[in-house]
Amino acid sequence: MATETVENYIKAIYVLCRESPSGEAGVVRLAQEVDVTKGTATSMIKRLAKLKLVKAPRYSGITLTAMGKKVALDVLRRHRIIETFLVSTLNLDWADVHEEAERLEHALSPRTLDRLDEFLGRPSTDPHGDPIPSASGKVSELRGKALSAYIKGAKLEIVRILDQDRAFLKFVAQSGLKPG
Amino acid sequence: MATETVENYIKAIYVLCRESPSGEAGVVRLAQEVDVTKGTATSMIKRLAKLKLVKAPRYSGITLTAMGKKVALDVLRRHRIIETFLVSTLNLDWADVHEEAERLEHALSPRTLDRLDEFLGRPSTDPHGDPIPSASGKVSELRGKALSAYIKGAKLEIVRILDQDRAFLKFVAQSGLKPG
DNA sequence: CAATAAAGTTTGAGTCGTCAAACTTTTGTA
DNA sequence: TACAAAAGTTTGACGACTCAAACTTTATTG
Repeated sequence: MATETVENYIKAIYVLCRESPSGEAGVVRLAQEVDVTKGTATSMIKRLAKLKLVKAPRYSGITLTAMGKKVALDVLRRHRIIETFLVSTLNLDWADVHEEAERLEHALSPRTLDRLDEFLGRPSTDPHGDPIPSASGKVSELRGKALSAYIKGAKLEIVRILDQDRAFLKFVAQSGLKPG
Repeated sequence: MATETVENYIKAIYVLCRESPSGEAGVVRLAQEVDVTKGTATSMIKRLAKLKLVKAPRYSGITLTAMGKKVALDVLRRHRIIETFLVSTLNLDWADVHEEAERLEHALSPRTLDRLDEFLGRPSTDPHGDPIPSASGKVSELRGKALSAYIKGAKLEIVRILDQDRAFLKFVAQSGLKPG
């Protein structure tokens, strides 16, 4: 089983690859994301490559292997189910929940995760509107477009909120905006 | 904050001190409990002593300091609240829950713990009948005596089950025995 | 009470994850 | 195109945690 640190790197790489137009992650951004120096990130990438979780040609972009993607979706599934639980069952603040899930996601056995999922009624998205990958590793395609793609005055439904920054989420929550 | 490993040692020492008539823990038993070699345990004890969490005179018994006890009760509180949740809300098997809580107990913020406690209705004991320490660090005194103290045929109520061994718990559960 | 078993300690080494700082390659642009 | 800035890599070191194996102290018991 991948260590907690490894899981965090993989998850970050997954997210960065989604965000980037090239579909590849870079060392500097990755280092930011997991909060280490770029040297540390580089050496970790080497370990991940040895574990066959990423492809990373020297001085070039990082991509996940099939195995890496599997790990990423697994972590993401755990993360999003936990967030859902924290918000909908424990009534924790929608904006605070990310960091908490960040820690809990590494401590949940498959059995417990499934029970939790069942308890929550097998939700398909988390409180931010992000899709929850299925146990078999499938993610439903993303609906919606960026807010900036719309003109002022247009009527629309919020589907998801990408930015995970606490201050921003706090602002959004206080404005009474949420998915749905 | 104490690291996860440190918390585990402290918890184990607490439990061993309870069990032992002398009120002190030994290196060999401790090493067994946290599943390391005795050399490793010894060097960890030194670190704990430096952190002022334990008192451990050379070649003699280990005891917790006031600070150490505080840490132990805190971990135990988290552990037992989680166990309660896993059994009473997620309907996980009473016997399987210990290991799961073992991992989760280190990943729960005070805020989330309190919400969970509230959600559960502020229980006073966990599924094994062990008392849950209060947030301020108090444990209610233990009721009951060892089963072996009774004669055959006596009528009695099970209050708690000390042995945490999976196989034993499984046996007990299958016999239809539980606290209450 | 002497021998030996058990408990406890020390030493030397290894892995994981990290940093700072020097270094190399790539990229953007004057 | 040349060169500075940005991106990426390497090196040497460290702290936390671990092991195996040699060693010392304490306890047991014949």
